[in-house]
Amino acid sequence: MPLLSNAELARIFYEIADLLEIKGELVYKAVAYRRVADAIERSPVEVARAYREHRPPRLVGVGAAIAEKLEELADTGRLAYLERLRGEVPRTLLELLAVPGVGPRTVHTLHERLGIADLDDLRRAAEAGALRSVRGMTERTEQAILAGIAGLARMPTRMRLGQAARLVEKVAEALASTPGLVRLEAAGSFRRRVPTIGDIDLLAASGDPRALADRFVALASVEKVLAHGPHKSAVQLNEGRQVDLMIAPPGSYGSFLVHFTGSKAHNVRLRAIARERGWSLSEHGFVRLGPDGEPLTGEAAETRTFPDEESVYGFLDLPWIEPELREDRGEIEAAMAARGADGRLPKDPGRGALPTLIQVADLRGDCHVHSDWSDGVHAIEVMAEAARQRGYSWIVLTDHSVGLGIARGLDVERVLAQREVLRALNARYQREETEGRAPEVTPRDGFRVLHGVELEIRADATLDFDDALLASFDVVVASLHQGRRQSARQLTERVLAAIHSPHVDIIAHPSGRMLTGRDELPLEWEIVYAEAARTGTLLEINGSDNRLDLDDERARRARDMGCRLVISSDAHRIAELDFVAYGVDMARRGWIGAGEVINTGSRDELLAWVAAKPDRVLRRGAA
DNA sequence: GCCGTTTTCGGCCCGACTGTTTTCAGTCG
Repeated sequence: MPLLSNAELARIFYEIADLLEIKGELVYKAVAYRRVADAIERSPVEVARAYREHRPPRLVGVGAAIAEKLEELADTGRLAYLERLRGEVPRTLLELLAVPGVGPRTVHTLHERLGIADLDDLRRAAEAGALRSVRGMTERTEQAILAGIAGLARMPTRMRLGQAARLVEKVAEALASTPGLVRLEAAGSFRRRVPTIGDIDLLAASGDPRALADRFVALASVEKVLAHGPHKSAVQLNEGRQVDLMIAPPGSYGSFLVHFTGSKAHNVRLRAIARERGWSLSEHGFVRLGPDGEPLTGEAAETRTFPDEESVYGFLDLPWIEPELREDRGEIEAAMAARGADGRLPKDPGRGALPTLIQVADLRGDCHVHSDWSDGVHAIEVMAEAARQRGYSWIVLTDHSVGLGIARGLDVERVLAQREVLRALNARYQREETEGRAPEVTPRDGFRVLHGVELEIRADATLDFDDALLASFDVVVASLHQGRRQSARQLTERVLAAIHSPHVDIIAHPSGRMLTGRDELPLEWEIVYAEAARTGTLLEINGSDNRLDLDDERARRARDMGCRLVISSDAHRIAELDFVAYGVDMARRGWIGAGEVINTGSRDELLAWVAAKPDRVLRRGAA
């Protein structure tokens, strides 16, 4: 019986929650199941395996009833309770929840009253004007539902970070000159740098909210106005994306920003802390609660508002928490560690157990860059010059090896020819540095292009070049593009073959995922991390906004297992050198500091690390 | 369904917007 993954378990509990809600059960029952689904999804342990081995982890929200269900799922992969629910509530009803404006209560009513069981039924009923027979529904409701169903078909998938960034910039620019505007920025999952973004949440502070909201809904790119109020408006742009605009008074901007940055799980924790201390927290700030747990009114009423986030966290005796960490993955506990023995934040508070996160400015080079020698767009000198202008101390040129024919991979002769080009280029850099003609940003140790390769790990687990040639590169980056359909065992063996080579220094985009529709490879991750850590093989956080691989959680786990990481752009053109910023985003979401990433060090440090690999591999036998 | 320096019941995070409800429920984030 194959083991269910945490993601699969979470899906099951989310489905139970939806089914219960449609059934009309107590909403808190559904809430309880969703909370557990959340907890499982973010759990670092394999929940099903742990249950099967009779050492269930402590998960918040799991009581006797749900523990029993987890046991059943772990042992049999099935759940009688879910199957019974599915029998009572047609599964196709769940699809109706995707229609905007249709929630569980509406689905319940439509099913009870009109026998509507799927999207087709709903469309036919709306077209026939049958919905208005239900209390609370009119012809307008029918039109809205039809429009919603039509919209589902051309619903765009989630945005990549890069797409979201362009959209934010566009809207912000169009609103920038609005009278009264004090401040405007993106909050939500975009600010937390989640790999993919559903819709954009903008937060503004303005002296004239009405004017700002009016301007927002009248933007040329707006197709449809979804909501239009003085505090909150929402639009759908013509490319299908939704943008929400919240408008805060400047004096309470801090709590608004916390609230709309989320995550929801993080906010729930903050509100619980506030409540323990006798305050209710919302986007508007803190409201004093009476002994009955209700806000005090009249004379006794008391509120606290803050213009910045630091003060909001400070009021709860917490240091400010970076947006990237706000996922309730331990950041609250880490922040609480900054409190003194009296439970208060000291005068000059430290960061508690919060990590000092890496920043883009910490990077001193890029270990994964292509040129027009393989599938890149720009010439070597052009890529190199762009990198030099960024103030880097090096790039590693990593054109593909011959096995990746589709990318015009280099054979031995072209590798050697390319090396001559680099020799001449580096000689030129050295002359310029000696003569003081190098760009001002050039670091003290100068700028060099190191010779590397993106080495194909072949389908039969052999490497594309022989050891002698591999040994002649400064840095070898190995990756796997072909034979993706093999079993987890085979794929893992191929990655391990690269890790165990004394010449392979970096595993690039280890999971092989593409956010635009290519799933992760099913690797045996714990083994990969352990062997990478033992041999000192670096694991890449690929910053291409379509890859983001390793992602935040894998990077964190790898680091915890002792791996060192490298953040690379995988640039195929000069503009893509900026992709490292998204890689840094993933690292920050993974609680990673500059010291755990090799390309924050000097060129010498990188080369020394690489040179030591054969020893580390050899030590294997001795261990 | 879960949980308890508000523990075995009665809560469960909080508020804006919409539509049609003449006082509020449903949806959404």
